[in-house]
Amino acid sequence: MNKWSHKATVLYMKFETKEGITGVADIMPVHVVTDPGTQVPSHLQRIPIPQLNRTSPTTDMCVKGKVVQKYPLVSLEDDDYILKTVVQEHDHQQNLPSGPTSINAILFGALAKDFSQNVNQGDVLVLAGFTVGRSPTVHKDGLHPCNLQLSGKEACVYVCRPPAPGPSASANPTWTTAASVEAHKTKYTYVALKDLKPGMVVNVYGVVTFFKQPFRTKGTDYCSTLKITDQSDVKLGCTIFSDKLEDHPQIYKIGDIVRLHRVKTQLFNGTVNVMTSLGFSALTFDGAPGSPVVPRTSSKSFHFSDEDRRTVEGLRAWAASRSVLPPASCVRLSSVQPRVYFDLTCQLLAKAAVDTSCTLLKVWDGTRCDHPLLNLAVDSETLEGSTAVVRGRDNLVASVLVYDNHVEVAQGLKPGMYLRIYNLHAVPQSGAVPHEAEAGHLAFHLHGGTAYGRGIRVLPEDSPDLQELRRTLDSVSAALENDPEDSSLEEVWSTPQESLDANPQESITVRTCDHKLKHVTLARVKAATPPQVFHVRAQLRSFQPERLHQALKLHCPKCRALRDVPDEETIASLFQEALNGTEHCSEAWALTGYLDSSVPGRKIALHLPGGMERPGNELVFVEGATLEEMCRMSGGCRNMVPVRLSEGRMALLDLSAPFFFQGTKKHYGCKQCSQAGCLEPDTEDVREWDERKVAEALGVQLMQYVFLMQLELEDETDSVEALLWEHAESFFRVSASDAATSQDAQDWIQETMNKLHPLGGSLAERPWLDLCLRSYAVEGDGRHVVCHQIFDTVAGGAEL
DNA sequence: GATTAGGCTTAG
Repeated sequence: MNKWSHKATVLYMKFETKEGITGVADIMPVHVVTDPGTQVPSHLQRIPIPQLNRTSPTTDMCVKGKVVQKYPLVSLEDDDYILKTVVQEHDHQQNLPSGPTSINAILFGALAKDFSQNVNQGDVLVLAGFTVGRSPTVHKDGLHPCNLQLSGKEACVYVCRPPAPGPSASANPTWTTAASVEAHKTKYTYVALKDLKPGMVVNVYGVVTFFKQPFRTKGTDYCSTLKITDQSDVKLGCTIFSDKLEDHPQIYKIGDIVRLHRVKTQLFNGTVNVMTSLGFSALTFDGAPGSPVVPRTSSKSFHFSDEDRRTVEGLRAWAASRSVLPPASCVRLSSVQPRVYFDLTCQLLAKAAVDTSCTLLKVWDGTRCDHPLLNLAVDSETLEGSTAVVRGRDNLVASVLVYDNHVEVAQGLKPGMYLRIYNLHAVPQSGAVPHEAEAGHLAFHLHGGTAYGRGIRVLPEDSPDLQELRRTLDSVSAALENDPEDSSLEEVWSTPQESLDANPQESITVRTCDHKLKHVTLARVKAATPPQVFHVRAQLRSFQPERLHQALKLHCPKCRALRDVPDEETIASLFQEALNGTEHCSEAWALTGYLDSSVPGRKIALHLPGGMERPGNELVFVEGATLEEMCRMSGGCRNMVPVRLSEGRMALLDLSAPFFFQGTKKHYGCKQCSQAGCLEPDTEDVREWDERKVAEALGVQLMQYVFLMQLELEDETDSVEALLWEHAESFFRVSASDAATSQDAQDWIQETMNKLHPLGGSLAERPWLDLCLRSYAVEGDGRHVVCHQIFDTVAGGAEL
């Protein structure tokens, strides 16, 4: 039972306290030991933390664990102290009983003070002479239902600190100071979010999926709330407390990447989240793949390595490919619709306190709002800054009313600053007298509270998030300066007025094109001669196919053939058909081995091109397997080509079946454009196989996964059938090949369609879509047919 | 003794 029974001798170490006083440990309750095997009393029996309960015997018992959390020393009266720490079961060599592995330990008196000075987070301890009490915080921290209480002269803590290796190890290995332990902690490790358990203090990386700017709490600190995710596909809530705003992560938008050091995990509502702990620090990075990896931090010194750079780039690529991030809701003034909530990146021109709970900000982003903007007049006495730059032009300056908790932030703003205002509400002025003329004019409200991330962030002038805004403002300011009457400015601001006012609905899609076109009615679209480009605002009456998996097709880029993705049953029967006879291929270019199949007597042949001389070559030709066997094998060995024997030679299966299995991905070839016949692949120079290289080596024309849907659009004038085809992937922000294998991607598309076309919703409840349409003519039955296709449009406005 | 908040629209 006792793991440390080698020697009964207890060696008491000299140690140095932080004050530099050298003392002798045998009169102090915290003992620093280098070898617990010889230096911890052998009569102590170790009890695993999960096994502890209120009735556990404590005499001659001990607990061994790692300090995962150390709280500050609390001074009481009369030189008395108290200190809390969290200890996690450490290095147990037997199977642990189930139960919480982390426990609170409360230390009293001199032991608390001594512990505070001599024990660091990460140290491994042996605790003895404790009593077991009920933990009053079990529901809050999710740790062990008991706690350990250490007081009086029985209580004792051994700190196990093996001498540090290497040249910087202490010259006197019998004692170790806190400083020399720290010196060896230069390498940080990061825990995957799925591996977090309550009671740990960890470092994590993640992509931000939700955030609130720091806001004042009822306590002494500001609080930031964020949600992050990583490749392990877990979402983690993070709560950052700090009274210093600069210590909070500087998050500008969803998709930013954060690195958090020293956060502690805890259980809340049955899930793990993290919170700042002692020594917390944060770095933030832009989330765009390819942008410079420059951390945003106020810290003067921080650890940042090539590995960190790779981690950031990995998270960027992962987030971009997965389209798992909720869409950003950044909107320019020119495309703000009444009643939407949106994020505005802008420059502050002027501000004025309205009353104690409201401040007015005058901002612009260089674009002109489609809808008339309310121009809230302010006494020039109270107005700080000026809106003169717009020279009387209408609808360039937005009035933003900032309420309640945001007033404090607004007070610190100076005209000229660049801001991002989150969850701004576009509120049409009601039509009541005496301002009848301004009915419908938009004012922007930043409501009180922090729901949906409401808040204001000052963006640094050199921020990449500002480049576009600054370019626009520069060109508009210059144009206004030179010729305030220049009508070409209309082009810059765009002036689509026609149908908008008649139809002031918010939009659930966003156009990404650069056209400065007015919106037109669907009746106009139908009457126009192709080819043309239109901007329309319409509702979705219906769409085809309703079963969304049927919207996924295979497309040959060469002959433009389009076919359905075969279902599992069809593929399985093609594999079944290929299981003919017991004879197997034998090709000079491949080494052949055999596996037993699920059916006695049937063998699966594995043909390895280049044989054993090419151990790095991962392309395997598989013969005699069912679809199920194939899928099982390709899960482990990534690159597999199913083959069969045909006229004595190795050949591909019917190209209705996938010709290449890459993990869970299946790749198809075009029947029309691929070379049939026996296989003699040239595998010589290929080190890494992908679907293109395999297709090339096998003479197969690769087919692409694509989306094809037909949407029936309608407005008050007409209806038009429009295809989602060439720009369908960017419309959904999901690649078709991802949709072929990822349930998440499929769910995302389903959700998107549900939002565009709510089930059972009446026409009035259906959202409006702002779309860029192209018309074109195609030959059909010897005559021209006009088609419409949706281009440059992304689903997911501020509402999605 | 270990604070705060713990996203999920104001209602101006």
